[in-house]
Amino acid sequence: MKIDPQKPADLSAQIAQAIRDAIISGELIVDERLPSEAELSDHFQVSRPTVREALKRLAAQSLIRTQRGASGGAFVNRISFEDAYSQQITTSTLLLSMNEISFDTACEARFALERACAPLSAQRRTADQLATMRAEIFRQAQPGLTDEAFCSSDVAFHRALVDGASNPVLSYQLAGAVEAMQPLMNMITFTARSREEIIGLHNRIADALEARDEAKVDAALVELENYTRKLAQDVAQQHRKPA
Amino acid sequence: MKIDPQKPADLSAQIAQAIRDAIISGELIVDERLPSEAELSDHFQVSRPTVREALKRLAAQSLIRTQRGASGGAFVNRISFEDAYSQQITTSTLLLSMNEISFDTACEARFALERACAPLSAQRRTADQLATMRAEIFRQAQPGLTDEAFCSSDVAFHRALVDGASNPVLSYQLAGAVEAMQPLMNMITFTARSREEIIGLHNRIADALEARDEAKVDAALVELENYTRKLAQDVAQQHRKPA
DNA sequence: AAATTTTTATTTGTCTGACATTTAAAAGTC
DNA sequence: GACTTTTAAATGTCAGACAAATAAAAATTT
Repeated sequence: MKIDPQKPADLSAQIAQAIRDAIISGELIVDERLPSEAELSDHFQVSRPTVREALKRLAAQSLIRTQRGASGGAFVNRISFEDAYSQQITTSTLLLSMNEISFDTACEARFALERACAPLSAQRRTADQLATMRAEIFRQAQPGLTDEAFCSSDVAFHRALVDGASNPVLSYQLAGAVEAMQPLMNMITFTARSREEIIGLHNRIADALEARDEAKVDAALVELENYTRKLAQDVAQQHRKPA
Repeated sequence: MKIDPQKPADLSAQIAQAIRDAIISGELIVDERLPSEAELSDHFQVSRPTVREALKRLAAQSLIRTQRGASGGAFVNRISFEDAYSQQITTSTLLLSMNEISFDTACEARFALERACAPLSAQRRTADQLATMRAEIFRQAQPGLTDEAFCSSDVAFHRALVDGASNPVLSYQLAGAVEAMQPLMNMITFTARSREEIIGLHNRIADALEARDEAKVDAALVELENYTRKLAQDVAQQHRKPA
């Protein structure tokens, strides 16, 4: 790694990219220690603060971790699924909130991906995951629940469904799609009637998963998608003519 | 925003988190200018380098952009799909390469998600997207092609399929799944026979999309998934007994 | 008066040098 | 040999300075 033309833009961004490339290409491997900040600043012929800015950029992406003290330093970090989850959720949430994505578009994407998990989940879901889903359904039926808590439980229910596929890569990819929808869902006021409807569909999904019936899971998800979109449409219409 | 107990960890990480929270919560809105570095360091009672490290962390996540000069500063950035794509691809690629994900697991996730796009793509694909796919198939049939170039064209083909769904959220979510597979696929040596087989399946997919036949697209994707996994198995076996 | 040029002030980008804090290893002590 | 103390290396933080870019204000010219 480690060349650096001083022509175009921020040195710290260039240095971060050089190190990033070295990590992606495998030139630097997991848990390998990077040179110290002093050595890096010497190597790139820049000051230590500039090197530090570069390292902080990489730390923000979980590409490195740092440790203080003797034999400390910056180490190439093994990106955990947890790290990747939270990054993806942050990015997805902001992407949706900042780009005027229609509710329908987001909803379509979310359910399309979730339906992709459903057959696998029907085959592989554990008793534990099923119990989680039942517990969330129970919570959703509590009378005093706020809309936010209802949505939050909804997310937990659907995550359990996704995790049922027992494929961590799928769970990771879906994390963004499922969680990023929550702020949009939070804008919907759920009437007692609509909650009842949703809980009914959740129960159908759980029942179908218990029976390991792929087709029924899919059918219930399709109905849930349609119902969700209808609810959002109603909200949009009420906003248009409030009186 | 902007409280900051000096008890636990890195100040720059804490400050970055405080500003990040303000952006996510909507306290800071798109294109809004943050206080200058001098003002921030005054506000948080830290030095300017520390503030700068925090800002670089946010810049690495595309949450802010900076501009030099009078009336410059740091501005809340509207995260573009392009930004989100490249971040997701980087994270997904490293996640897969660093965590001993089996080829089967990654492959299953990728095709499950891709099959989720297929019905939408069959309905909505444009002539242009179909032409892109045909062009990539043509490239794949060129005799002198390296394995890397073949895989790269394969990615382009599948991205066109995904983009055919005309749902930017889906395209974004799938970017990671499709692109992150490439390094794994690059490890497979494609014989003339296997390329022929894959190209045949690609043609079947393109034909089915042209006919807007959802079922046939799905069937071809399933076959492609099975064939891909079989190829990977063969490679793994050859590695085990090389003589 | 309008257009152009020059100046100025603000802000980020970078550098230097220093001190604080943490931490593992080396040295010393019991 | 086990424990304590010292030491050295590394990151974390600070202060102050200058460079470079840039937009607005001021001055000049047309």
